[in-house]
Amino acid sequence: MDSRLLSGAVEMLMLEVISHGRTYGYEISQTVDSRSNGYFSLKEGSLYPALHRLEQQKLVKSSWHEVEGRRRKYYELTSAGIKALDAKKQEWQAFASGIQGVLGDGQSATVVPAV
Amino acid sequence: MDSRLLSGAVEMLMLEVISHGRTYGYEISQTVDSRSNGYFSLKEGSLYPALHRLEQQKLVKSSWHEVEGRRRKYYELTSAGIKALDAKKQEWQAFASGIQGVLGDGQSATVVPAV
DNA sequence: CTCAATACCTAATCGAGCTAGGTATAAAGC
DNA sequence: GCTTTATACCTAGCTCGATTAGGTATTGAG
Repeated sequence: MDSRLLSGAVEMLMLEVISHGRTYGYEISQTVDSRSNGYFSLKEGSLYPALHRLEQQKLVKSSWHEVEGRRRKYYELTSAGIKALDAKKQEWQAFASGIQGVLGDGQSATVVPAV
Repeated sequence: MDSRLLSGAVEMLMLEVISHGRTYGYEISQTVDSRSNGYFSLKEGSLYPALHRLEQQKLVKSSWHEVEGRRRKYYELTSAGIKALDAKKQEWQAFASGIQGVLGDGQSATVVPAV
């Protein structure tokens, strides 16, 4: 799929997944992948920098934990993160219906008659 | 609005507008603007380079015309452009339902992949 | 002992939207 | 006449973020 489309929604998706409970980068990418039936794939080069941006914006906070011999950086939403997720979801709805509005009354593509 | 969201859909929107009939850059931006109730605004710095990309990909073709003392570069879809628009619309539908799937109930999304 | 999966990270590249300029004509206001 | 606004096109440079393609380290399976 066109990564350009996804790029506007990556942070919303990540916040959404984190909102379901404390989780970590690798699991987030697996979750997004499986919940979209493999349609979305968050590459590591997008995922980790995005997590760092979210943390810098104080929308998430992190803590290292050792589980089953693996060090993981767990993330959870801050209260600002909860609000931001809500705002992003609303923005997404507005955006999606805006697109439908432009696509909407248009039928399928047709050939343009000559001038 | 977040231009990042829009960035994946710019070319689809432009192709869609052009599919309604021969038109030109300035009018395309006005149309997108008005059809989305001002929600989307295609800046000139995005619009014109995008038109040139579409033309280079042979999805549109252009011709200069003088109308009411104004020179305009009119665009229309090629047959490849018609197909591309159709594909982009399907991809958009798949993408949007994929997002809904992740946002929605947390169950797997039913995504119809674009051909 | 090697390979795959798990789990994190980042430097370099690249694509595309935005800013902020430019040119030019027509119409409306003063 | 002169200026401003709208129309109509263009592009160089900036910036942001996704991808590519590497790196480190541990665990478990073959």
